[in-house]
Formats: sequence, structure tokens, C-alpha cells
Amino acid sequence: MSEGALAKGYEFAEVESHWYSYWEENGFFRADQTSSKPPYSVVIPPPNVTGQLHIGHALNDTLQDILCRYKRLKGFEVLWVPGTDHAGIATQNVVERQLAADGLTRHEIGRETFQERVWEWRAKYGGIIINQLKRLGASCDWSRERFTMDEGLSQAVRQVFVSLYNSGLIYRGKRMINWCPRCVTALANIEVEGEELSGSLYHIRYPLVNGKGALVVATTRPETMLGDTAVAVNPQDNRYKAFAGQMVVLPISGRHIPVIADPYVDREFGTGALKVTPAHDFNDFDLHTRHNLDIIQVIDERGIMTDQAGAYAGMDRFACRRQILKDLEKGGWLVKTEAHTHRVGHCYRCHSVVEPMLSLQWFVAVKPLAEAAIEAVREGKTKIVPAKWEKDYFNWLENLEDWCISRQIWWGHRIPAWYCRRCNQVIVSMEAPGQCPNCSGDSLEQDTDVLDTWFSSGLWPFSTLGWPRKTQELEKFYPTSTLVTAFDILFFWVARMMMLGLRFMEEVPFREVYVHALVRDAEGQKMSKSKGNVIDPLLMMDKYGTDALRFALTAFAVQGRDIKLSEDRIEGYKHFVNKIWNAARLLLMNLEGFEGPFEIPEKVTGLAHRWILSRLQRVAAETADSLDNYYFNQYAQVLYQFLWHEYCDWYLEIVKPDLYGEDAEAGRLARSVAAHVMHNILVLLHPVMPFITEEIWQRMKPFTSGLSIMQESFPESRSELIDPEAEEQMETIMAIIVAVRNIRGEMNVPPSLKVEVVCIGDQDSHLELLEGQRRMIADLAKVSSLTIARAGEIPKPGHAAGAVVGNMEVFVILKDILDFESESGRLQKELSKLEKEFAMTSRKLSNDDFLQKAPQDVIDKEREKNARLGEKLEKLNRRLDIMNGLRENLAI
RNA sequence: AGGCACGUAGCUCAGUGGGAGAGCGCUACCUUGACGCGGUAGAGGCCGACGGUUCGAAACCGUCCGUGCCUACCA
Repeated sequence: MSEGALAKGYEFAEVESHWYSYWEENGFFRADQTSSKPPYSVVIPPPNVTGQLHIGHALNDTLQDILCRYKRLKGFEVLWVPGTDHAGIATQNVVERQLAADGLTRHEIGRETFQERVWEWRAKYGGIIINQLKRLGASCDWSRERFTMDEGLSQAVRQVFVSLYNSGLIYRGKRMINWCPRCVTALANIEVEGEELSGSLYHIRYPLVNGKGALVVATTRPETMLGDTAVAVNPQDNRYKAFAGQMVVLPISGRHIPVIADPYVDREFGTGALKVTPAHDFNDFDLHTRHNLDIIQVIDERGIMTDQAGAYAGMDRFACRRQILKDLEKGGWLVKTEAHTHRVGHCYRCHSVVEPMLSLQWFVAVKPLAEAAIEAVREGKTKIVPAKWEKDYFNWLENLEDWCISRQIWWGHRIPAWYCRRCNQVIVSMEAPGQCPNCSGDSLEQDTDVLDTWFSSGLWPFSTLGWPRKTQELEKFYPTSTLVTAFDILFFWVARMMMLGLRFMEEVPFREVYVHALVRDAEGQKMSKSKGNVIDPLLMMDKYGTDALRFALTAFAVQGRDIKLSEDRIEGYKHFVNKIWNAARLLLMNLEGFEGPFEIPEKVTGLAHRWILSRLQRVAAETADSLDNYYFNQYAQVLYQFLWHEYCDWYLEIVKPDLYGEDAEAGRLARSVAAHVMHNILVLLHPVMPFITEEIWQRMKPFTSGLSIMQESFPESRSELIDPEAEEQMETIMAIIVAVRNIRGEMNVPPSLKVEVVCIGDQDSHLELLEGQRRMIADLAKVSSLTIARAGEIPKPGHAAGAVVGNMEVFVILKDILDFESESGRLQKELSKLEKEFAMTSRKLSNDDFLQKAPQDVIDKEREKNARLGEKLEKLNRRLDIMNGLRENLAI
């Protein structure tokens, strides 16, 4: 061995940075578009350029990294495209805050200077999250890192816009949209988050103009009454039928407004009379269209009351509400106030209450695009895993309304539309036009709005590969293989990539979508900075190492269930990392000066060796199967179980005498097999624990060869090594060892004290097996002398504690120290457990229906089990009789 | 209001028609030459409730209870 023994503790910090740069320097993450290997490609969900790595990213990118590293080992040409998203509103907010600190606003410095500031900001801080991804071990091809505002991607955006405009799928129109008065921009419907608020429902009296009575309306937003242009009632409502067509006096303003009848009004809700404010409510706007009502805008784009609000002009909308209520009360119009919880829309970026607003915006007509996106999933061109998300996907796309894509901010892709100042012609084109094609005027102005960030993210799978240019990358890697994402951006992002990918590439953007869960805190709450319950992945990596964090996230990544994560669960997996390290340490200590063989022999002899090799083949198969099906938790668990509880607990303990013993041949075999299995475990684990596996792998030469574990082949399950006989025999031996240990434990025999053990059986195969494994049993069960005998050959020992294993009896001789009382108690407990099981199988077997209708193999199995239990019961019963007899003798 | 999940050991969760499992925690014992971030053994569960299908249900179906999430224009 070249590298020598391992340090006692695993120094993860050093190891991690060392190997990451080694991988990067050697170009192991780089994809070759000219390769003849089959392609496997993934595009990263681009984090916000303003972002810091949070636990959600850590999960998302760990899973992608697992898939990418796995596929590389499997012989694929893997491309993982990294990058960041310009995050229009979020980034603009960040830079505006920075300006505010200098006492400036973006309007004061102007659009161009502001954009320069954003680019400066990006140059300085935009790489933070990239470095955090490297810290996590992400094996992205950094030579292909993209940013949604890159020139190439921007050109893609313009081309898509122009193309959709020319085919009539992008249009400009004046419609009701959601507006954030804080961000001062339009939002897409999906960017509005409904939040349950406890507010009030105010009942307000609107007197009839003719003085003969009044209508009482109910509203949650009294301030909008300044813009009321009607009161609506249901035509079927007998209470109000007579009012329809009359006029009422709008309190405070004194304006006269009509009472209209419309079936939209819910008779049951509130008073059954609805105030109608077309300028500030989606449904009221619809009523305006049907009834040709006036529109009066009383709230402006900053949430301030307009001149139309009369005396309230200039007030903030919420201050106005309070004042209106006071004034209504003073005037006697406020009939009553009742508590009312309702959902109010909030801006997903800044959390302000959004305002419905009539506004001139750009839209994408999504219907035809959505139909194609639905069709592609229905036909299985893209598979969503777990499949339950397909339902949500369909439901969303089927009920999709046109997508508002213009934003009134400065950071983003400016809309490629120009307006002729002379004739108002709209010109949409890739580049700034020289003159108006309609009137030849040369006074043109570009639209000041930018596009929704998600518009550019929607192109990500092909824009990052060079589209609209025809590149080798597109040829080789599109459609991408797998998209890994959390469900909360299924609609924001996945659905839009589907729509746009199908439209412009005429092919789905990805073959499979794996939708993973959200990471929550230990109480199941969403993590948020304001709640203070965030787990910072960077801190976790500092404390426990990246591999431990990655393994924890993977072990909890069960399909369809959110992950409740707490710090001690991460700490727990650090223990696993430690276990791997120490197993390797034991191995490497014993490989010093080892001269081979570095391969296992063609034909392996020795029960334990055959057994562990057989188990390894099964584990390799399960591992691949788990990853192929996105059962990440199962992948982690299988390896955890195998490494710790089979390789370490049993195999290494079994071969220790060979390692330390005199038999050189046995020592060589043990070293070869132990190293072979470790080598394979390392490769199997590498996708989830890239760092420690590389570190150990490097030290295992010449068992390993090459530059990196990354260049290995993923272990195939070798059927010729699967050895059911060895597995069965080991199970028998292990059961006997456990039985002896159990007795020792129960009877309080100290570990330092070796005991005499007698095994009695009546099957040749068993007796031979035990004879062959004397040493293993003696070592692992701490046995001083082991007697193996055929039933009847020797008397069953009296002063001994016994157990039944299969159809053998195992006795631990306790001569003077046997306490008959506790031994008979122990046997009794075991008996009652068995009796219950025996009764159950007996009942089944005496059921004619079962015997007639159950499949034969089930019946056979049940018969076998019943016989086994019966035999065991008989032996235990006899033993109990003996113990009871001895106890009575003692009493006499 | 509708839809979708989930309810299994103290905690967190696997398991989807024929033997109730894991990790952590807990108890007892242990300076065994890789590891106390360890070892060995043990305790602990009418698998939310009720009904149905079935020879057989933790699993399939229905109802209910509880929890969570998503969607919706009841002002």
C-alpha cells in the first residue's frame, strides 16, 4: 500500500476542498458534445442570482448530483448545466435597497445607471451561490454556466417573443390584472399568493334616491366604495326584486348609482346586495362589462387614493379604509361590522396586499401552448414522477388563463416592441427598427417594460444549449433526461418549459421530471427566516461535513412526503461517515505492505467470503434499481444497512482472526475479499458521498486504479457470485451466535467470561456446517469450548440455559451460576411468543377455504412454518419441564 | 367549498394482499488491538376508528375522525 494508514478521525473540511478542485482541474465535470457515449443531461433549476444556498437547494442539487454521478459511473456522457436566474423583481429590490442606503432612488439615477448598478452588484455577489453549490459537491459543467441575462439567452428571449407575437400568441391589451403597489408592477396570476386573513365584513346602508328605504351592502373593502358605480342584487331574490332599476345614493360622495340585477350575486352571502367597483375588483369588472357601468379608479398604482377619491385623495389605501369607516359611522351608514376571515392576495416577492387593477399589459395566449403541454404528458413523452403530480399538472394547464408577461421594472429583458410617436404603429422585432414601417416616421420609442423572469426561465433547457443557434450541444443533449425540482415551481417553471420547449424545439424539454418534497423543520413547519427555524446547509456542512448533510437529505427523500429535518438527524449521519472511515482504517492498516492478489480469486472458498460477495451482488442490484426509479431513500438505506450491519458488524469481525492470524493464505484471501467489497461499496456510495469515497478510494491503490473514483464503472450485479447456499448457511451460523449472545446477555454473563457451548442437532448438513465454522462461532460468541453432537449421542446438559435454533438446540453451560428461576422465566416468555404464532398458523391450516383457495406455495410455506414452530415448541416445552424439575429439586 | 396527501414503536418514518420493520431515543452490560461518532443484548406496536371485499387486509374499497398542503371570484 502506497498511502499508509488513515488518521484516526476523518478531516472532512480538508478532504472536501482538496478533491473538489482536483475534479474541476481534471475536467471530470466537463461534458463532451462530440462523445459517442449515450447522453444524460440535466439542467439545474437556476437559483436566483441574489440567493444564498438554502436547504431546499441543498436537497434539489444533491439529488441531481447523485443522478449525474451515477450516470457517469454507468458510462453515460453526462452534462449538468448550471447557472443562475436574473430574478427581476427580487434583484431589483435588493439593489434598490442598496441605493436607498445611499439616499438614492432608481428614478433619480435613471434606467441606464440603475442597470449598470445591477450588473456591478451581480459581478460582486452573483457568484456566491455558485461557490456554495461547489461546496455541496455539485458536479456541474462549470464551463457551460449560464445566466438568464447573458447575450445568448437574451437573444433567445427576443426571438421567442417576436415569434409568438407574429403568430398571434402574444398580444397587448387592457385588462384586469394583479398589481403590486409596493413593487409597482403587474404580476402574473400565479405570482399572487392567497393568504387567509381575519378581517371584517362591513354592512353599509345605501339609501334609495326616492327616499323610500335603503339597500344594505356588505363589503370587506369599504375604501373602494368611493369608486362604486352600481349595487347589484340577484334577480331571483324576492327581497330586492323591486329595487332593480332604481337609483341609490352612494354614502359620503353623494353620487347616484343604479341598482342592477345579476345572477352572479350570491343571495346567501352577506346581505345579498353587492357594491360594484369595476376598477378594483375582477368580478365587479365583469359586471361592468355586462351592464355597461362606469369605471372610477380611486386607488393608484402605489396604493394611494386618487383625486377621484375626493377628500380622501392622497391617503394610503389602508389609512383611507380606517377614515371611511369613521365617517360612515358618523353619518349613520354603518349598520354593523362582523368578523370575517377571507383570502387576500399577496405579492409573492414582497408580500404586500395586491390590488386588482385595469391596465395595459402584454399577454401570452396560452391555450394552444397548454394543449400541447398536456398532450405530451398524456402520451408519455414526458413522465412526471411521482405520477400523482400529473393530475395537478393537468388541472393547472387546463384552467390556465392568459399569462401577463410585462413587468414595470427595469431589471430584465426589455420588451422588443417599439411605438411610433407619429402614427402609434406597434413594431415588434429582434432589433431596434430604424423607422416606422407604416408611416416611415423615425421617432420610435421602445416599450419601457421588461419581461417576466419566468419567461426567460421557460427557455432554459434549450437556451442554455445555444438555441437559436443549431449547436452540437442541442443535437446531443436535447431533450434533457431528467428535471429535478420541488413541487412549488411545477407551474411557475416546469409547465412553462414544457409549453415553450414544445413550441420552439418541437420536442419536450425533458424525458422525466422528478418532483421532490419540501424540506420542513422538525415540527413540519415551512422553514422561513422570519420564523427563525431555518437549517443553514452551509453551517451543517461546516459542522458535520458535506457527505453527512447529503446523506441525511437523501435518506429522507421519500417520494411524495415532505422532509422533516432537524440538526441531530444530520449529526446522526456523521456517525455513519465515521463508520465508513473506520472500516477503511481497519482495512488499510491491514493492507500495509500487502503484495496481492488485488483481485478476488476466480473461485472463492470460505463461507463468510462467499456470503459477503453474494450479498454485495444483491446490494449492487438494489442500489441501481433504487436510483433508476428515484427511490433515493431506499438507495441510502440499502447501503447504510449493508456497510454497517453486514460488512462491519459481521464480515469484518469474522475475518479479523485471518487478518491477525498465522495462516498467510487465509490472510491474503481475507484481504483481497475485504478490499474488493470495500472498493465496490465506495463506488456504490460515491453518488451520495462523493468526498469520503474519493478519499478512501485514492488510498486503496492498487486495488483501485486510475485518476479518480469518478472514472470507475458502477458495479454490476454478478450473478455467478450470488450464492444462496452461503447466504442460508451464514444465516444459520449467525442465528446460533445470536442465540448464545442472547443467553449471555439475559443471564448476565460478562463479555470477558468465555462460556462452554453445546450444540445438538440431527441433520448431517447442520452438523457438518457447525463443524466447519467452529472458529467463527467460538470467536463471535466468546465460547471456550464448543461441543457439536448428534441428538441422542450425549445427554442434554442440565445446568445450562438453552435455545432452539431451527431444529437444533444450543446450550450455554452455566454450571453453578445457573439461576433456574430466571431460566424458566426466560423460556416461558419465549414459549408464549411462539405459542401465539403457532396457533395462528394452525388456525390457517385448519381452514378449508384457505387450503382450497390460497396458492400452493403459500400453503406449503405455511405448512413448513407450522412444522418448524411445532418442533421448536416441543423442544422448548421439554426444556422448561427440565428446568422446573430442577428448580423443585432445589427447593426440596 | 372542492381537490390531493398523510395518520404504523416515545420521536422521525420505510413497508402496499400471505412472516409487523429501520434510524434515533430508551434500558442493561462492555477500556475485545477500526470506530464509545463504538460493541452486545433487551424493552416497546389491537399498523387512527368503524364497516366492506377476500381463504387471508397495516396494505384494496367506503364512511367517519384528526393533520397538512394545493386550488377557487362569495364581495
